[in-house]
Amino acid sequence: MTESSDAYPYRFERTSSVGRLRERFSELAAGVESGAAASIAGRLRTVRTHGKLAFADLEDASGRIQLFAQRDILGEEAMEDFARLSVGDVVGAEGEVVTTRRGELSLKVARVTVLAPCLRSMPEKWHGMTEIESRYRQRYLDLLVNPAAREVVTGRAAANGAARRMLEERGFIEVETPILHPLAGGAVARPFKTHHNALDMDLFLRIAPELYLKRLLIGGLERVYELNRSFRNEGVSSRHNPEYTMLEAYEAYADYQDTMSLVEDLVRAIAAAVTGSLQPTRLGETIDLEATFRRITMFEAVEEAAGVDLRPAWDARDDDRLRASAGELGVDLHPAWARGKVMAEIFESCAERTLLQPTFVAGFPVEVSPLAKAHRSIEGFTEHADLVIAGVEMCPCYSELNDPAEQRRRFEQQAQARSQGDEEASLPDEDFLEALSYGMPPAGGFGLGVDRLLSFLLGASSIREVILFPTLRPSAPGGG
RNA sequence: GGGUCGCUAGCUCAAUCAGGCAGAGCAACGGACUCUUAAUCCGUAGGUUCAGGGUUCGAUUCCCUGGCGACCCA
Repeated sequence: MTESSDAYPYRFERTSSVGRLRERFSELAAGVESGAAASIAGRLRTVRTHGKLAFADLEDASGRIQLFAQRDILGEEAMEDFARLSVGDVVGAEGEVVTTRRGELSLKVARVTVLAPCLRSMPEKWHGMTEIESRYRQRYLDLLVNPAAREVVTGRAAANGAARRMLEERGFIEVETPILHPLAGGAVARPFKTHHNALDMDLFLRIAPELYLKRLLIGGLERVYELNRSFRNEGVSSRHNPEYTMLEAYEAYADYQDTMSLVEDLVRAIAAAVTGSLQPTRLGETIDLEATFRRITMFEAVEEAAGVDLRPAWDARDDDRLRASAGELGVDLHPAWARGKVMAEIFESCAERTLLQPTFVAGFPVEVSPLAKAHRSIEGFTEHADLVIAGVEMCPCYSELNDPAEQRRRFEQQAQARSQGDEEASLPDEDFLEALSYGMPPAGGFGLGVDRLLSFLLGASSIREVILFPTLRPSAPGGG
Protein backbone atom coordinates (compact mmCIF):
# COMPACT_ATOMS: atom_id res chain seq x y z
CA MET A 1 0.00 0.00 0.00
CA THR A 2 1.39 3.38 -0.95
CA GLU A 3 1.41 6.41 1.27
CA SER A 4 -1.05 8.28 -0.89
CA SER A 5 -3.69 5.60 -0.51
CA ASP A 6 -3.28 5.91 3.27
CA ALA A 7 -3.82 9.64 3.03
CA TYR A 8 -7.04 9.13 1.08
CA PRO A 9 -8.89 6.11 2.52
CA TYR A 10 -11.50 4.42 0.35
CA ARG A 11 -14.39 4.38 2.76
CA PHE A 12 -15.44 5.11 6.28
CA GLU A 13 -18.09 3.29 8.26
CA ARG A 14 -20.50 5.73 9.86
CA THR A 15 -22.93 4.60 12.53
CA SER A 16 -24.81 7.87 12.62
CA SER A 17 -25.26 11.28 11.12
CA VAL A 18 -24.74 14.38 13.19
CA GLY A 19 -28.43 15.18 12.93
CA ARG A 20 -29.44 11.79 14.29
CA LEU A 21 -27.00 12.10 17.20
CA ARG A 22 -28.44 15.48 18.06
CA GLU A 23 -31.96 14.10 17.95
CA ARG A 24 -31.15 11.06 20.00
CA PHE A 25 -29.17 12.86 22.70
CA SER A 26 -31.01 16.16 22.84
CA GLU A 27 -31.99 15.59 26.46
CA LEU A 28 -28.51 14.76 27.77
CA ALA A 29 -27.60 16.90 30.81
CA ALA A 30 -24.28 18.73 31.11
CA GLY A 31 -21.21 16.71 32.05
CA VAL A 32 -22.69 13.32 31.16
CA GLU A 33 -20.88 10.41 29.53
CA SER A 34 -23.63 8.52 27.73
CA GLY A 35 -21.69 5.32 27.22
CA ALA A 36 -22.97 5.27 23.63
CA ALA A 37 -20.39 4.77 20.92
CA ALA A 38 -20.76 6.54 17.60
CA SER A 39 -18.83 7.01 14.44
CA ILE A 40 -19.46 10.06 12.28
CA ALA A 41 -17.78 11.79 9.37
CA GLY A 42 -17.71 15.25 7.91
CA ARG A 43 -15.70 18.40 7.45
CA LEU A 44 -13.91 20.21 10.28
CA ARG A 45 -15.13 23.79 10.53
CA THR A 46 -13.08 24.92 13.53
CA VAL A 47 -10.26 23.44 15.60
CA ARG A 48 -9.47 24.73 19.10
CA THR A 49 -6.48 23.23 20.82
CA HIS A 50 -6.26 23.76 24.52
CA GLY A 51 -3.11 22.13 25.83
CA LYS A 52 -4.07 18.71 27.05
CA LEU A 53 -7.56 19.19 25.61
CA ALA A 54 -8.70 19.98 22.12
CA PHE A 55 -12.03 20.76 20.49
CA ALA A 56 -13.17 20.76 16.91
CA ASP A 57 -16.48 21.23 15.15
CA LEU A 58 -17.41 18.59 12.62
CA GLU A 59 -20.11 19.30 10.07
CA ASP A 60 -21.95 16.86 7.86
CA ALA A 61 -24.98 17.40 5.66
CA SER A 62 -27.29 17.13 8.67
CA GLY A 63 -25.55 19.51 11.05
CA ARG A 64 -22.60 20.31 13.23
CA ILE A 65 -21.26 18.71 16.39
CA GLN A 66 -18.26 19.22 18.60
CA LEU A 67 -15.39 16.74 18.79
CA PHE A 68 -13.71 16.60 22.17
CA ALA A 69 -10.19 15.21 22.56
CA GLN A 70 -8.38 14.55 25.82
CA ARG A 71 -4.71 13.67 26.05
CA ASP A 72 -5.28 11.41 29.05
CA ILE A 73 -7.46 9.22 26.86
CA LEU A 74 -5.86 9.48 23.45
CA GLY A 75 -2.23 9.33 24.50
CA GLU A 76 0.45 11.79 23.47
CA GLU A 77 0.89 10.72 19.87
CA ALA A 78 -2.78 10.63 18.95
CA MET A 79 -3.28 13.93 20.73
CA GLU A 80 -0.59 15.53 18.60
CA ASP A 81 -2.24 14.12 15.50
CA PHE A 82 -5.53 15.63 16.60
CA ALA A 83 -3.96 19.00 17.19
CA ARG A 84 -2.49 18.89 13.70
CA LEU A 85 -5.90 18.63 12.06
CA SER A 86 -6.73 21.56 9.82
CA VAL A 87 -9.91 23.47 9.43
CA GLY A 88 -11.48 22.07 6.29
CA ASP A 89 -10.18 18.51 6.62
CA VAL A 90 -12.70 15.80 5.89
CA VAL A 91 -12.43 13.33 8.76
CA GLY A 92 -14.06 10.31 10.29
CA ALA A 93 -14.37 10.32 14.07
CA GLU A 94 -15.12 7.46 16.44
CA GLY A 95 -15.83 7.83 20.12
CA GLU A 96 -18.37 8.23 22.87
CA VAL A 97 -21.29 10.63 22.94
CA VAL A 98 -20.85 12.98 25.90
CA THR A 99 -21.75 16.45 27.02
CA THR A 100 -19.12 18.88 28.25
CA ARG A 101 -19.31 20.69 31.56
CA ARG A 102 -20.88 23.57 29.67
CA GLY A 103 -23.47 21.14 28.28
CA GLU A 104 -22.27 21.03 24.68
CA LEU A 105 -23.14 17.73 23.02
CA SER A 106 -19.85 16.27 21.82
CA LEU A 107 -18.18 13.18 20.56
CA LYS A 108 -15.30 12.32 22.87
CA VAL A 109 -12.99 10.87 20.30
CA ALA A 110 -11.09 7.63 20.57
CA ARG A 111 -9.87 7.85 17.01
CA VAL A 112 -9.95 10.42 14.21
CA THR A 113 -9.07 9.51 10.65
CA VAL A 114 -8.31 12.04 7.97
CA LEU A 115 -10.32 10.97 4.94
CA ALA A 116 -9.29 13.90 2.75
CA PRO A 117 -7.09 16.75 3.93
CA CYS A 118 -7.94 20.33 3.04
CA LEU A 119 -4.79 21.62 1.40
CA ARG A 120 -5.90 25.23 1.15
CA SER A 121 -7.33 27.78 3.54
CA MET A 122 -11.06 27.78 3.93
CA PRO A 123 -12.91 31.07 3.49
CA GLU A 124 -12.91 33.25 6.57
CA LYS A 125 -15.11 31.75 9.24
CA TRP A 126 -17.56 34.47 10.03
CA HIS A 127 -17.48 36.86 7.12
CA GLY A 128 -17.59 33.87 4.82
CA MET A 129 -17.35 34.53 1.14
CA THR A 130 -19.10 37.61 -0.13
CA GLU A 131 -17.62 38.48 -3.48
CA ILE A 132 -20.24 37.43 -5.98
CA GLU A 133 -17.76 36.42 -8.62
CA SER A 134 -15.87 34.09 -6.27
CA ARG A 135 -19.13 32.63 -5.04
CA TYR A 136 -20.10 31.67 -8.59
CA ARG A 137 -16.66 30.46 -9.64
CA GLN A 138 -16.13 28.42 -6.47
CA ARG A 139 -19.69 27.47 -5.69
CA TYR A 140 -18.46 24.56 -3.55
CA LEU A 141 -17.03 27.08 -1.09
CA ASP A 142 -20.16 29.22 -1.26
CA LEU A 143 -22.17 26.11 -0.37
CA LEU A 144 -19.88 25.35 2.54
CA VAL A 145 -19.96 28.76 4.13
CA ASN A 146 -23.21 30.42 3.07
CA PRO A 147 -26.41 28.74 4.23
CA ALA A 148 -28.39 30.72 1.64
CA ALA A 149 -26.51 28.93 -1.11
CA ARG A 150 -27.80 25.62 0.18
CA GLU A 151 -31.34 26.94 0.31
CA VAL A 152 -31.09 27.42 -3.41
CA VAL A 153 -30.28 23.74 -3.85
CA THR A 154 -33.04 22.51 -1.58
CA GLY A 155 -35.46 25.11 -2.94
CA ARG A 156 -34.97 23.96 -6.50
CA ALA A 157 -35.33 20.32 -5.51
CA ALA A 158 -38.55 21.19 -3.70
CA ALA A 159 -39.84 23.07 -6.73
CA ASN A 160 -39.06 20.23 -9.10
CA GLY A 161 -40.60 17.71 -6.74
CA ALA A 162 -43.78 19.74 -6.27
CA ALA A 163 -44.16 20.27 -10.01
CA ARG A 164 -43.62 16.60 -10.79
CA ARG A 165 -46.07 15.51 -8.11
CA MET A 166 -48.82 17.81 -9.29
CA LEU A 167 -48.38 16.94 -12.95
CA GLU A 168 -48.20 13.21 -12.26
CA GLU A 169 -51.37 13.48 -10.16
CA ARG A 170 -53.10 15.09 -13.08
CA GLY A 171 -52.07 12.36 -15.46
CA PHE A 172 -49.07 13.99 -17.11
CA ILE A 173 -46.11 11.78 -17.87
CA GLU A 174 -42.54 12.97 -17.87
CA VAL A 175 -40.67 12.53 -21.13
CA GLU A 176 -37.24 13.27 -22.53
CA THR A 177 -36.78 14.69 -25.99
CA PRO A 178 -33.62 15.56 -27.94
CA ILE A 179 -31.35 18.38 -26.92
CA LEU A 180 -29.46 18.24 -30.21
CA HIS A 181 -31.80 19.56 -32.86
CA PRO A 182 -31.19 19.60 -36.60
CA LEU A 183 -33.29 22.77 -36.62
CA ALA A 184 -33.73 25.05 -33.63
CA GLY A 185 -37.47 25.57 -33.28
CA GLY A 186 -40.20 25.99 -30.74
CA ALA A 187 -39.26 29.49 -29.69
CA VAL A 188 -38.06 32.80 -31.00
CA ALA A 189 -34.37 32.91 -30.08
CA ARG A 190 -30.86 32.51 -31.41
CA PRO A 191 -29.47 29.00 -30.93
CA PHE A 192 -26.03 27.60 -30.16
CA LYS A 193 -24.60 25.71 -33.08
CA THR A 194 -22.50 22.58 -32.90
CA HIS A 195 -21.33 19.86 -35.25
CA HIS A 196 -21.61 16.09 -35.33
CA ASN A 197 -18.41 14.70 -36.83
CA ALA A 198 -19.44 11.17 -37.79
CA LEU A 199 -22.68 12.32 -39.39
CA ASP A 200 -20.95 15.43 -40.67
CA MET A 201 -23.94 17.57 -39.85
CA ASP A 202 -24.56 20.79 -38.00
CA LEU A 203 -26.79 20.54 -34.98
CA PHE A 204 -28.27 23.13 -32.65
CA LEU A 205 -28.77 23.01 -28.93
CA ARG A 206 -32.50 23.22 -28.39
CA ILE A 207 -34.06 26.56 -27.66
CA ALA A 208 -37.23 24.74 -26.53
CA PRO A 209 -38.56 21.17 -26.54
CA GLU A 210 -41.93 22.34 -27.87
CA LEU A 211 -41.97 20.82 -31.33
CA TYR A 212 -40.95 17.39 -30.03
CA LEU A 213 -43.50 17.42 -27.25
CA LYS A 214 -46.18 18.24 -29.81
CA ARG A 215 -45.05 15.26 -31.86
CA LEU A 216 -45.80 13.18 -28.77
CA LEU A 217 -49.36 14.55 -28.68
CA ILE A 218 -49.67 13.44 -32.29
CA GLY A 219 -48.33 10.08 -31.18
CA GLY A 220 -51.24 9.62 -28.81
CA LEU A 221 -49.69 10.73 -25.53
CA GLU A 222 -52.30 13.08 -24.16
CA ARG A 223 -50.50 14.74 -21.30
CA VAL A 224 -46.74 15.14 -21.38
CA TYR A 225 -44.18 17.34 -19.73
CA GLU A 226 -40.45 17.80 -19.81
CA LEU A 227 -38.44 19.48 -17.09
CA ASN A 228 -35.81 20.57 -19.53
CA ARG A 229 -32.61 22.48 -19.97
CA SER A 230 -32.76 24.77 -22.97
CA PHE A 231 -30.15 27.03 -24.47
CA ARG A 232 -30.30 30.50 -25.96
CA ASN A 233 -27.41 32.28 -27.53
CA GLU A 234 -28.21 35.71 -26.22
CA GLY A 235 -26.92 38.26 -23.77
CA VAL A 236 -26.75 37.51 -20.08
CA SER A 237 -28.61 39.60 -17.55
CA SER A 238 -30.22 39.27 -14.17
CA ARG A 239 -33.05 37.43 -15.95
CA HIS A 240 -31.10 35.52 -18.62
CA ASN A 241 -28.56 32.73 -18.49
CA PRO A 242 -27.48 30.97 -21.70
CA GLU A 243 -28.70 27.65 -20.34
CA TYR A 244 -31.77 27.59 -18.22
CA THR A 245 -34.43 25.27 -16.93
CA MET A 246 -37.93 25.28 -18.29
CA LEU A 247 -40.93 23.18 -17.42
CA GLU A 248 -42.89 22.60 -20.58
CA ALA A 249 -46.18 20.69 -20.56
CA TYR A 250 -48.95 19.91 -23.05
CA GLU A 251 -52.49 18.83 -22.41
CA ALA A 252 -54.55 17.44 -25.27
CA TYR A 253 -58.16 18.59 -25.70
CA ALA A 254 -57.54 21.69 -23.58
CA ASP A 255 -57.05 25.34 -24.51
CA TYR A 256 -55.03 28.16 -23.03
CA GLN A 257 -57.70 29.01 -20.48
CA ASP A 258 -57.35 25.51 -19.05
CA THR A 259 -53.60 25.87 -19.19
CA MET A 260 -53.66 29.15 -17.29
CA SER A 261 -55.65 27.50 -14.52
CA LEU A 262 -53.17 24.64 -14.39
CA VAL A 263 -50.23 27.05 -14.24
CA GLU A 264 -51.88 28.97 -11.46
CA ASP A 265 -52.23 25.81 -9.37
CA LEU A 266 -48.71 24.81 -10.23
CA VAL A 267 -47.18 28.12 -9.20
CA ARG A 268 -48.99 27.92 -5.87
CA ALA A 269 -47.86 24.35 -5.28
CA ILE A 270 -44.26 25.27 -6.09
CA ALA A 271 -44.34 28.35 -3.87
CA ALA A 272 -45.76 26.32 -1.00
CA ALA A 273 -43.05 23.70 -1.42
CA VAL A 274 -40.16 26.15 -1.76
CA THR A 275 -40.87 28.74 0.93
CA GLY A 276 -44.26 27.87 2.36
CA SER A 277 -45.43 31.41 1.69
CA LEU A 278 -48.07 32.43 -0.83
CA GLN A 279 -47.67 36.11 0.03
CA PRO A 280 -44.01 37.01 -0.33
CA THR A 281 -42.99 40.64 -0.29
CA ARG A 282 -41.03 41.76 -3.32
CA LEU A 283 -40.15 45.22 -4.62
CA GLY A 284 -41.93 46.71 -1.64
CA GLU A 285 -45.22 45.01 -2.31
CA THR A 286 -46.92 41.91 -1.01
CA ILE A 287 -47.32 39.60 -3.96
CA ASP A 288 -50.49 37.59 -3.56
CA LEU A 289 -50.15 34.17 -5.13
CA GLU A 290 -53.25 32.89 -3.38
CA ALA A 291 -55.85 35.13 -5.00
CA THR A 292 -56.97 34.29 -8.53
CA PHE A 293 -54.41 35.65 -10.96
CA ARG A 294 -55.51 38.67 -12.93
CA ARG A 295 -56.16 38.20 -16.63
CA ILE A 296 -55.80 41.29 -18.83
CA THR A 297 -54.89 42.09 -22.40
CA MET A 298 -51.73 43.67 -23.70
CA PHE A 299 -53.72 46.78 -24.61
CA GLU A 300 -55.02 47.10 -21.06
CA ALA A 301 -51.56 46.56 -19.63
CA VAL A 302 -50.05 49.29 -21.78
CA GLU A 303 -52.90 51.67 -21.05
CA GLU A 304 -52.53 51.06 -17.32
CA ALA A 305 -48.78 51.48 -17.28
CA ALA A 306 -48.29 54.25 -19.81
CA GLY A 307 -51.70 55.85 -20.09
CA VAL A 308 -51.80 55.29 -23.83
CA ASP A 309 -54.64 53.42 -25.51
CA LEU A 310 -53.18 51.72 -28.55
CA ARG A 311 -56.47 50.18 -29.64
CA PRO A 312 -57.64 52.95 -31.99
CA ALA A 313 -54.35 52.92 -33.89
CA TRP A 314 -54.34 49.13 -33.94
CA ASP A 315 -57.94 48.75 -35.06
CA ALA A 316 -57.48 51.37 -37.79
CA ARG A 317 -54.35 49.49 -38.93
CA ASP A 318 -52.62 52.85 -38.57
CA ASP A 319 -49.03 51.66 -38.24
CA ASP A 320 -47.59 55.17 -38.38
CA ARG A 321 -49.63 56.15 -35.36
CA LEU A 322 -48.64 52.96 -33.55
CA ARG A 323 -44.98 53.63 -34.22
CA ALA A 324 -45.37 57.25 -33.20
CA SER A 325 -46.82 56.11 -29.88
CA ALA A 326 -43.87 53.80 -29.43
CA GLY A 327 -41.55 56.71 -30.10
CA GLU A 328 -43.32 58.87 -27.53
CA LEU A 329 -42.97 56.07 -25.01
CA GLY A 330 -39.25 55.82 -25.73
CA VAL A 331 -39.42 52.37 -27.29
CA ASP A 332 -36.74 51.64 -29.88
CA LEU A 333 -38.09 49.89 -32.96
CA HIS A 334 -36.53 48.03 -35.86
CA PRO A 335 -37.86 49.49 -39.12
CA ALA A 336 -38.68 46.05 -40.53
CA TRP A 337 -40.81 44.96 -37.61
CA ALA A 338 -44.44 44.12 -38.34
CA ARG A 339 -47.14 45.92 -36.38
CA GLY A 340 -47.65 42.97 -34.07
CA LYS A 341 -43.99 42.94 -33.16
CA VAL A 342 -44.13 46.68 -32.52
CA MET A 343 -47.11 46.16 -30.27
CA ALA A 344 -45.41 43.38 -28.28
CA GLU A 345 -42.28 45.49 -27.97
CA ILE A 346 -44.25 48.38 -26.51
CA PHE A 347 -45.79 46.05 -23.97
CA GLU A 348 -42.48 44.52 -23.00
CA SER A 349 -40.60 47.75 -22.56
CA CYS A 350 -43.37 49.84 -20.98
CA ALA A 351 -45.80 47.64 -19.17
CA GLU A 352 -44.31 44.28 -18.24
CA ARG A 353 -42.15 45.47 -15.37
CA THR A 354 -45.06 47.31 -13.76
CA LEU A 355 -47.09 44.14 -13.32
CA LEU A 356 -46.10 43.07 -9.83
CA GLN A 357 -49.12 40.98 -8.91
CA PRO A 358 -49.45 37.69 -10.78
CA THR A 359 -51.09 38.56 -14.08
CA PHE A 360 -51.83 36.68 -17.26
CA VAL A 361 -51.36 39.05 -20.15
CA ALA A 362 -53.29 37.90 -23.19
CA GLY A 363 -53.61 39.30 -26.67
CA PHE A 364 -50.28 38.50 -28.27
CA PRO A 365 -50.29 39.47 -31.94
CA VAL A 366 -49.99 36.69 -34.45
CA GLU A 367 -46.56 37.89 -35.65
CA VAL A 368 -44.86 37.19 -32.33
CA SER A 369 -46.56 33.88 -31.54
CA PRO A 370 -45.97 31.66 -34.56
CA LEU A 371 -46.86 28.48 -32.68
CA ALA A 372 -50.08 29.61 -31.01
CA LYS A 373 -53.59 29.22 -32.43
CA ALA A 374 -55.25 32.32 -33.79
CA HIS A 375 -57.63 33.88 -31.31
CA ARG A 376 -61.06 32.35 -31.77
CA SER A 377 -62.81 35.72 -31.94
CA ILE A 378 -60.32 38.58 -32.30
CA GLU A 379 -58.52 38.90 -35.60
CA GLY A 380 -54.79 39.44 -35.62
CA PHE A 381 -54.26 37.93 -32.17
CA THR A 382 -53.41 34.53 -30.84
CA GLU A 383 -54.52 32.55 -27.85
CA HIS A 384 -51.28 33.21 -26.06
CA ALA A 385 -51.07 34.65 -22.56
CA ASP A 386 -47.93 35.30 -20.53
CA LEU A 387 -47.86 34.96 -16.79
CA VAL A 388 -46.01 37.94 -15.33
CA ILE A 389 -45.04 38.06 -11.66
CA ALA A 390 -43.04 40.84 -10.00
CA GLY A 391 -42.56 42.41 -13.41
CA VAL A 392 -40.91 39.36 -14.90
CA GLU A 393 -42.26 37.09 -17.62
CA MET A 394 -42.57 33.64 -16.07
CA CYS A 395 -44.70 31.43 -18.24
CA PRO A 396 -46.28 31.66 -21.68
CA CYS A 397 -49.52 29.67 -22.10
CA TYR A 398 -50.88 28.75 -25.53
CA SER A 399 -53.75 27.21 -27.29
CA GLU A 400 -51.42 25.25 -29.51
CA LEU A 401 -51.63 25.77 -33.24
CA ASN A 402 -52.55 22.43 -34.83
CA ASP A 403 -53.60 23.43 -38.34
CA PRO A 404 -50.67 22.45 -40.60
CA ALA A 405 -51.63 24.88 -43.34
CA GLU A 406 -51.83 27.76 -40.90
CA GLN A 407 -48.60 26.62 -39.27
CA ARG A 408 -46.93 26.70 -42.71
CA ARG A 409 -48.14 30.27 -43.27
CA ARG A 410 -46.74 31.26 -39.87
CA PHE A 411 -43.39 29.71 -40.70
CA GLU A 412 -43.40 31.62 -43.98
CA GLN A 413 -44.13 34.83 -42.10
CA GLN A 414 -41.18 34.08 -39.85
CA ALA A 415 -38.95 33.39 -42.81
CA GLN A 416 -39.90 36.75 -44.22
CA ALA A 417 -39.11 38.49 -40.95
CA ARG A 418 -35.81 36.70 -40.95
CA SER A 419 -34.98 37.85 -44.45
CA GLN A 420 -35.68 41.38 -43.25
CA GLY A 421 -33.06 41.10 -40.57
CA ASP A 422 -34.81 39.48 -37.61
CA GLU A 423 -32.20 36.89 -36.66
CA GLU A 424 -34.41 35.42 -33.97
CA ALA A 425 -37.20 34.49 -36.36
CA SER A 426 -37.62 30.76 -36.73
CA LEU A 427 -37.05 28.59 -39.78
CA PRO A 428 -39.74 26.38 -41.30
CA ASP A 429 -39.63 22.85 -39.94
CA GLU A 430 -40.92 20.55 -42.69
CA ASP A 431 -40.67 17.45 -40.54
CA PHE A 432 -42.86 19.07 -37.91
CA LEU A 433 -45.36 20.20 -40.55
CA GLU A 434 -45.57 16.64 -41.82
CA ALA A 435 -46.22 15.42 -38.29
CA LEU A 436 -48.96 18.03 -37.83
CA SER A 437 -50.60 16.91 -41.02
CA TYR A 438 -51.43 13.59 -39.35
CA GLY A 439 -53.60 15.52 -36.93
CA MET A 440 -52.60 16.90 -33.53
CA PRO A 441 -55.44 17.10 -31.02
CA PRO A 442 -56.29 20.58 -29.82
CA ALA A 443 -54.06 21.25 -26.86
CA GLY A 444 -53.05 23.76 -24.26
CA GLY A 445 -49.39 24.11 -23.37
CA PHE A 446 -47.07 26.17 -21.23
CA GLY A 447 -43.38 26.78 -20.68
CA LEU A 448 -42.58 27.80 -17.13
CA GLY A 449 -39.23 29.53 -16.55
CA VAL A 450 -38.16 27.60 -13.47
CA ASP A 451 -35.08 29.70 -12.73
CA ARG A 452 -37.04 32.93 -12.88
CA LEU A 453 -39.77 31.56 -10.64
CA LEU A 454 -37.15 30.37 -8.16
CA SER A 455 -35.41 33.75 -8.26
CA PHE A 456 -38.72 35.35 -7.41
CA LEU A 457 -39.65 32.88 -4.66
CA LEU A 458 -36.23 33.01 -3.01
CA GLY A 459 -35.91 36.75 -3.37
CA ALA A 460 -32.73 36.40 -5.42
CA SER A 461 -31.37 39.49 -7.09
CA SER A 462 -30.26 37.59 -10.17
CA ILE A 463 -31.05 34.38 -12.02
CA ARG A 464 -27.40 33.44 -11.46
CA GLU A 465 -28.07 33.13 -7.75
CA VAL A 466 -30.38 30.18 -8.36
CA ILE A 467 -28.24 28.51 -11.01
CA LEU A 468 -25.49 26.60 -9.26
CA PHE A 469 -22.87 27.12 -11.93
CA PRO A 470 -23.90 30.12 -14.00
CA THR A 471 -22.13 30.75 -17.28
CA LEU A 472 -19.09 32.98 -16.72
CA ARG A 473 -16.13 33.98 -18.79
CA PRO A 474 -12.90 32.25 -17.79
CA SER A 475 -11.33 34.38 -15.11
CA ALA A 476 -7.94 34.62 -16.82
CA PRO A 477 -6.96 34.55 -20.50
CA GLY A 478 -6.33 30.95 -21.50
CA GLY A 479 -7.61 29.78 -18.14
CA GLY A 480 -10.65 27.73 -17.29
C1' G B 1 -24.07 47.20 -27.19
C1' G B 2 -23.96 51.82 -23.59
C1' G B 3 -23.26 53.94 -18.62
C1' U B 4 -21.70 53.52 -13.50
C1' C B 5 -19.00 50.88 -9.86
C1' G B 6 -15.56 47.15 -8.24
C1' C B 7 -10.85 43.96 -8.42
C1' U B 8 -5.15 45.03 -2.43
C1' A B 9 -2.33 38.38 1.62
C1' G B 10 -6.08 31.97 1.28
C1' C B 11 -10.82 34.89 3.23
C1' U B 12 -13.03 39.74 5.08
C1' C B 13 -11.39 44.55 4.65
C1' A B 14 -7.99 49.29 5.44
C1' A B 15 -4.56 52.56 2.95
C1' U B 16 -6.76 55.63 -2.81
C1' C B 17 -10.16 61.56 -1.73
C1' A B 18 -5.20 65.26 -1.45
C1' G B 19 0.94 60.31 -4.99
C1' G B 20 5.57 59.48 0.02
C1' C B 21 8.14 52.50 3.76
C1' A B 22 1.23 48.16 1.59
C1' G B 23 -1.57 47.27 6.92
C1' A B 24 -5.32 44.74 10.32
C1' G B 25 -8.57 40.64 11.74
C1' C B 26 -9.38 35.59 10.59
C1' A B 27 -6.78 31.44 8.24
C1' A B 28 -1.46 29.28 8.04
C1' C B 29 3.16 28.19 10.81
C1' G B 30 5.95 27.89 15.95
C1' G B 31 5.00 28.14 21.29
C1' A B 32 1.74 28.31 26.17
C1' C B 33 -2.85 26.49 28.06
C1' U B 34 -7.50 20.15 31.22
C1' C B 35 -14.11 22.60 29.29
C1' U B 36 -13.33 25.52 24.63
C1' U B 37 -17.22 26.72 21.09
C1' A B 38 -15.75 33.81 16.71
C1' A B 39 -11.42 30.25 22.64
C1' U B 40 -7.43 33.23 24.68
C1' C B 41 -2.20 34.71 25.07
C1' C B 42 3.06 35.16 22.91
C1' G B 43 5.74 34.86 18.39
C1' U B 44 6.74 33.95 12.83
C1' A B 45 5.84 34.08 7.91
C1' G B 46 2.71 35.62 4.12
C1' G B 47 1.89 40.65 -1.64
C1' U B 48 2.85 40.49 -9.80
C1' U B 49 -2.13 45.90 -5.08
C1' C B 50 -6.33 42.12 -12.01
C1' A B 51 -2.67 42.82 -16.54
C1' G B 52 0.12 46.07 -19.73
C1' G B 53 1.63 50.95 -20.86
C1' G B 54 2.11 56.33 -19.53
C1' U B 55 3.03 60.75 -16.19
C1' U B 56 6.34 61.43 -11.91
C1' C B 57 12.35 61.77 -8.08
C1' G B 58 8.51 58.36 -6.41
C1' A B 59 2.11 55.15 -8.47
C1' U B 60 -2.33 50.54 -4.88
C1' U B 61 -3.40 55.94 -5.53
C1' C B 62 -3.35 60.08 -11.38
C1' C B 63 -3.96 59.01 -17.01
C1' C B 64 -4.60 55.35 -21.23
C1' U B 65 -5.58 50.36 -23.08
C1' G B 66 -7.15 45.57 -21.98
C1' G B 67 -9.27 41.40 -18.62
C1' C B 68 -13.02 39.65 -15.19
C1' G B 69 -17.32 40.75 -12.37
C1' A B 70 -21.60 43.62 -10.28
C1' C B 71 -25.60 47.06 -11.01
C1' C B 72 -28.55 50.00 -14.29
C1' C B 73 -30.06 50.91 -19.31
C1' A B 74 -30.87 48.97 -24.43
